Amino acid sequence: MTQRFINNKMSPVERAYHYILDAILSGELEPGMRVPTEALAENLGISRMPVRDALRQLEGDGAVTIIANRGASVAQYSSEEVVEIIEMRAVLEALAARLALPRMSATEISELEHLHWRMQNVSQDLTAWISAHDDFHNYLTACSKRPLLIQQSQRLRLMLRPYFRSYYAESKELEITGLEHQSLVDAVKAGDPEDLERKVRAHVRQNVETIAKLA
Amino acid sequence: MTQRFINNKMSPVERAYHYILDAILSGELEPGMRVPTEALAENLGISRMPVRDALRQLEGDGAVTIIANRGASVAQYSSEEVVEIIEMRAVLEALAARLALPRMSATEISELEHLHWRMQNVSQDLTAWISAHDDFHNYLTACSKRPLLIQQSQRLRLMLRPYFRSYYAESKELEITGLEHQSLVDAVKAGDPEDLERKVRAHVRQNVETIAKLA
DNA sequence: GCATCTCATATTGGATACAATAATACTTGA
DNA sequence: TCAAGTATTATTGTATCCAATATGAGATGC
Repeated sequence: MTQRFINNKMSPVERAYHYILDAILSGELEPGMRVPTEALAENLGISRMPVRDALRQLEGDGAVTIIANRGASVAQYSSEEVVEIIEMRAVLEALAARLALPRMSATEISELEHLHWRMQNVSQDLTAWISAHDDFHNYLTACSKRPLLIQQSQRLRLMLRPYFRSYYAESKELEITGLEHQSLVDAVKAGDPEDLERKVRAHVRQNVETIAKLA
Repeated sequence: MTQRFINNKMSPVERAYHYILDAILSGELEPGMRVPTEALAENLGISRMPVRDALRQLEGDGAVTIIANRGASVAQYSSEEVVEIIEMRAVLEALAARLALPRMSATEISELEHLHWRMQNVSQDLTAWISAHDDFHNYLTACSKRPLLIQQSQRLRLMLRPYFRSYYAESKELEITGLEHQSLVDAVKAGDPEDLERKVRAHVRQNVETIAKLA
């Protein structure tokens, strides 16, 4: 089992939360799979109570689905719902980018460029690329300095993760999307918020078509 | 204490959830107020466990904030965060409206008109007006038939509720916003999705300025 | 008189135990 | 052999109990 980011001084709820989340993000737990409370509790050496608690939090994040008396399973989204999530991500991250641009410092812009560079640098290693890609979008969104907007975007990206994993795995277009991101960096440097908003929205929304081709 | 929508055959978690939520929506519980687990449990004649569970769900909804070892309190948002939420609502509901328009039936359009009429009809009774106003926006959003989008919008509107209550209470511009909504109905009837999206976004976003004037 | 430290109290977090519900296997009748 | 009903098992939901942490009051020293 892979090493998880679990600290010994974390509280049981936190441990359970990150444990399950990491399992979902890593693809170990796939959409639709059941998440039995007891087994997890035993695995972590804690009682079912904090696990239950963590599951409720993950439900709020859209990562798991809980049905009364039938327990939790990894959230499963239909292709229509995946499209829906992408559309939401598109407008929210586009909004974040628009709000971010006017207050971005030179340092932040060069940091964004660095993240883009790193993304292209690991384009051969799928897992690393996904992570770097996430970092890029996370960073641009984070530059908005709007905590709730950042949180929502992260949630949506988290919901999509299991589906994008298989998508990217079968896609050979990593380089092309690399160019896509370059154009975003350019738009940032150009400094027009409205234009950046449109571009980010279109960029994220583009995934709808590519995913549609797969399904 | 006001009558709540609590059915006797509801499970304890559901009872607790709706009990707390209603208390927040009605304004009985104001932002920042603590929500002591034990007192509520006693009030409802159940144990603290289901209350705890309900609180975690409400945390996911953004209605309460839970801090480790310090319990739950009604979520409190700074004016910056309120603006943030409005901006998110604006883009999401605008998106929903755009997606809804092409698939709206004549029946749905006239239902929307009816809701608008009802809104104007109760413009003297603040509580009723807020409820009717919510119904109007909810309905337009719901016409998108996108479950996740609908859920997110509802969450955001819920987060704003406590702040809009005081806003509307001090505002004398109910009639003006009535005209505002008429223009939305007109845009729906015009049938241009892109235009409707812009109008809905502007309409929701408008609250930013009005709220800013108050603070 | 003020700050700080300690102790008491209230409230939350977690574990165990029991009850209720759902899923499954089995039996019984046709 | 199949269907339906029943019983068994597994899993979840709730309650109670104990531990840990935070809060506030009071005492003690400066």
